[in-house]
Amino acid sequence: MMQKKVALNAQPRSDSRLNLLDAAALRFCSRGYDGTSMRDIASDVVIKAGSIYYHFESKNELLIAVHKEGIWRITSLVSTAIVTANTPRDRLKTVIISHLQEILSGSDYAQVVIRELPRIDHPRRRRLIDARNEYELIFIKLIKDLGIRSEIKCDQLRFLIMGL
Amino acid sequence: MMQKKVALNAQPRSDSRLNLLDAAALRFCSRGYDGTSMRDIASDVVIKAGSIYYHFESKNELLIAVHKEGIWRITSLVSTAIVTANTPRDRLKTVIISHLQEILSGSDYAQVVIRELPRIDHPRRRRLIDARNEYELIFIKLIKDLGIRSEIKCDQLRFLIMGL
DNA sequence: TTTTTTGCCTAACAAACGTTAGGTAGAATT
DNA sequence: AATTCTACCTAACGTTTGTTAGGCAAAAAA
Repeated sequence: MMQKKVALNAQPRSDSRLNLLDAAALRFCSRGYDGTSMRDIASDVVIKAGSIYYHFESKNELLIAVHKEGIWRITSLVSTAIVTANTPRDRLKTVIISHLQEILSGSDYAQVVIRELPRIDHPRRRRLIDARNEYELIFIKLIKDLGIRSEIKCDQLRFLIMGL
Repeated sequence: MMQKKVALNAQPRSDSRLNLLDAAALRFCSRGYDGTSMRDIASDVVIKAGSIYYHFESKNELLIAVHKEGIWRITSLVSTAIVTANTPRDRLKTVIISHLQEILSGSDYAQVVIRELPRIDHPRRRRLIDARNEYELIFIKLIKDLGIRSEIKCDQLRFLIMGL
């Protein structure tokens, strides 16, 4: 029950988990985490609130899943953009552009990632910080490839990019 | 009861209404409107939740009061800054500076004004839009004094300033 | 065909929520 | 001295909240 015995052929028989994620992202984005009830999300995908717990073990875990999905999306977007450029400089440029595009596009997932961090309870927060750090690693590497000597300037540049 | 028979010498015998406003602003700012309970705010000023209703008739009205106070603060701040400059250009400059200073200072009131608008229920929202429009009037006048011919550019300039 | 698993439902739970009615000690007013 | 007003309290109300236990039909696996 709940825990999937994931073999190599693991495939969800329905896409309702993803629908739930979408609905949650939309609601968290427009009404906020605290302003959204499980019954709200459930009714959006036309199920009852209790049924959500078949897919996610708590409301907080649902928020975390949305957050993870958000980071995964921007990561894969940036990762595919990175191969279209050749020089280190162009790579950083295209990556920054696609990074900003996703954030400013108004994607529900991206908005949740940006704005709902404090609503996640402390114990579980670490995992998300880790996911974010992994994303930042892409930028760290790209900046290093730029060949700037000063280490301080590298950090400043990264903070500048992220700070948007 | 509740409604004060305000004569000309109206003076609150205690400052607990303002303390409530401060506490509410702080909590709304850090935890959000929906993430804050009346009991939270009450315990901050060391009273019981029910007692809040002596000063404010609902939670939503409390948010509105915080919002109004926020607009009043930035208005008076900008209004006192306006007289220190002489030319229209300098006036606009100093006003923009003090406007940004208040917003970026991280004042709880300013943050609430910016971020918690959607949490106010529609009927009462109009009043706040009015208060905001009155504040914007300051900028409209200042921009007009600048003597720019194109009306479109004036609006663009105002939107740019506000959009920070 | 029998058994197991999937994906949902119903119905309830305790806790937390905004809000109200009624009371009360002390200060201010008359 | 008697009255009124202020600024709170207690104790509850009805609702909404996140969450759980148990059940059940249809699909998949055996």
